[in-house]
Amino acid sequence: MGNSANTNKEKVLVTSALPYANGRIHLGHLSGAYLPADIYVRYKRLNGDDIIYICGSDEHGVPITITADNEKVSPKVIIDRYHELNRLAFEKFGMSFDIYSRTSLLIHHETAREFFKTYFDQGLLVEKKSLQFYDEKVKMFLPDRYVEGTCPRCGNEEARSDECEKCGSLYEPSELKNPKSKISGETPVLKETSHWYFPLGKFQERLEKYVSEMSEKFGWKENVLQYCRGWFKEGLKDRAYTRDLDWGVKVPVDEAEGKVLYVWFEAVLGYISATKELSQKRNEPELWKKFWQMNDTKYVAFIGKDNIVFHTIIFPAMLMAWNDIQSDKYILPQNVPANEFLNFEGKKFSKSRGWGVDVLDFLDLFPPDPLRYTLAANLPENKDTDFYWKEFQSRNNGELADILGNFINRTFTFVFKHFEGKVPPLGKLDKIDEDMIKLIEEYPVKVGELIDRYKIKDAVFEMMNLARAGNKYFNDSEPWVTVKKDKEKCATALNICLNCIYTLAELFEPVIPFSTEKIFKMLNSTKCNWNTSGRLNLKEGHLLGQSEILFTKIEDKVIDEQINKLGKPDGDVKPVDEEITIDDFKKVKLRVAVIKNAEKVNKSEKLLKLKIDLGNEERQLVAGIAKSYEPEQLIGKKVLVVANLKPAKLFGLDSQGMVMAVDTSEEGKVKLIEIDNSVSPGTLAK
RNA sequence: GGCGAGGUAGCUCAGUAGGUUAGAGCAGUGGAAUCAUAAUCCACGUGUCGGGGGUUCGAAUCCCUCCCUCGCUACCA
Repeated sequence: MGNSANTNKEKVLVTSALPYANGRIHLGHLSGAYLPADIYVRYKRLNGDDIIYICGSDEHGVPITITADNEKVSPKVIIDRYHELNRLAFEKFGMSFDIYSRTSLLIHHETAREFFKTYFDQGLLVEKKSLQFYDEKVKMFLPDRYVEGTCPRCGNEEARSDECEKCGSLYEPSELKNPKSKISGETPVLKETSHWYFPLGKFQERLEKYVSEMSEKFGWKENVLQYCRGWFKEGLKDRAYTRDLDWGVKVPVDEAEGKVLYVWFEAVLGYISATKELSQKRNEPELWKKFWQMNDTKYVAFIGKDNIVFHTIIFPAMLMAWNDIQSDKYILPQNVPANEFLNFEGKKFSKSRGWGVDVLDFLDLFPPDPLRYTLAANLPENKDTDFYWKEFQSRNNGELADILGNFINRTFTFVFKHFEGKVPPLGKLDKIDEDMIKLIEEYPVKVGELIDRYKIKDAVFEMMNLARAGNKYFNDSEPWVTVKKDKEKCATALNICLNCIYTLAELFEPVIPFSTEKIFKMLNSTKCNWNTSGRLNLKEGHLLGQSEILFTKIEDKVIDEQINKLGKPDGDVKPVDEEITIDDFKKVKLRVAVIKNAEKVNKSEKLLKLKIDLGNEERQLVAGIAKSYEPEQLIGKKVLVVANLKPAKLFGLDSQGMVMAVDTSEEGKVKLIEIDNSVSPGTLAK
């Protein structure tokens, strides 16, 4: 019954996905990989386990260089900015990382190169030479999906550089006709390059065994297994380990000038290098090995669902490959409790659409604990869930303030009024008292088991249930009656209530640490080992501290204000638009057209086939507006059309031009630019 | 169109080794109480468990089929 101290301590290594230093983190990130991990870690610490919690910024890869180019600064500026912002956001939110490192540090580059070199020297990596398109304007090799042209087999004009998805044929980039860079629009040139590939396929059998064994032993989540099965079913293929790019970890081979390690084969190693950094900081050189290279370590990797393949397949494969060759062997993740996604008021987070809220902005408005509690009570453990402002308000007001806060407040007020702020003596116990004492004692066990099984949502629900039980016990004991008739009985009830609060403080510490710290202070006490927290630890006569209101209510108008802000992109996301000259603009011929006819394009979700009248000619045009308009409502509308756009084929249909439309706050939906009825078709816009 | 997930009370959801009257929180209605941040506690649900078909003595839970929603993906010139 949880009355023995923790005798078999676990050695636990916990990591949370490294956030990408190319933007601010928002509430969805917290729900996916950070808050559940923090709750788990804080619980484990209270439980007396030997645990470290590792995280840091992922600072390489193409998107960061693109942001840097757009702002005309170096990538270093970008990563420094977001590393610092996200570190601060985590700190304010109460994340208890043992270290928040970053992959731009030398120790990480060295670690990543060491892995590559090990594979390379053993001949594990497969070198493949190929001709790749190179964009001379932006001076970079173009990934396949950034090039398009005409398929040499079927004539499809939107083929990628190495395959055509229309006819399914594969070919060499040199065969592609009329290649265009999707980045600059220029015609790229072919340049020979070579890359090393990691032979994932060789590891498939062992990976499948690894996943099924771990899952069987440690109960992996169903959603994680589903993703793995999908990848295994498709068959694992060789994956390029290097990229032609100058931002990242340089490939440690002479002939690899201008190449870096592909960020996904390098970022996951950030967990290891961050632990090495922690080792240095603590001046315990063996610390990282104790966690990473001794097989009594339980390694748990918290991530969001988009990251599953990297943590259940690629990272384990890399570690296996290392272990095959080296004498110091790494342990593999024992569990990867990936969460699904948190949406925001019914739709997914989108910074550009102003949908959602980032962590720093949120914490400027509200304290961290109500957010931690609301997110924790609604984690996307089994499926996507939503953050609703109204729910946030109701969890804060109805649960934290009314149930938990008020229970604590009514107890303290009573004890100060009638017992001089000291823990009253425990007298003769009636059945109701014995039942309550027993109930309190059961909670740490029950909640602990749930957290151990990563059922954090359920654990949080149980925590609040103890507060509910506290209120019920208070009501049923009627101390406001017994204080006059039977002071001993009254004292007993308050003693038990105070001890219930002590247990609540311990149970809630992983979820709302800022508030529980206050509760411990009010109790003039400190946290204890988890397993002893359900007992009657506060003794008769113990002097209590100053009491305070823990959670203030949030007014409707504060919440309404936030709801009203939704869908309005905030001012600080200004895309930096490239300047053009008036002559550039004059190349574009925008003309007014009347829509004569509109019909759906077969088998397409977004496309409509339009017949338009440009005054002196009729044209067919294919537009991606099917999600926004029904064909019937379009007929007769006067719209603006790019008249001199090079014709294209879409779904086999000719499209001569493009209708102008603007984005809306609703994803995938647009609004046509409509022209006043008095303007005649064919009129040029300027 | 391809792949994946999901459709259970007004709302948010739990519930699969198939089995007595299908659950919780919130909201709503009624009541008790007054120590407390007008906070608490108790009582109250005629829900086609998305539709249809099937397997079974018995299905929300297994199979088939259809409908709808969401995500990724293709198409958005």
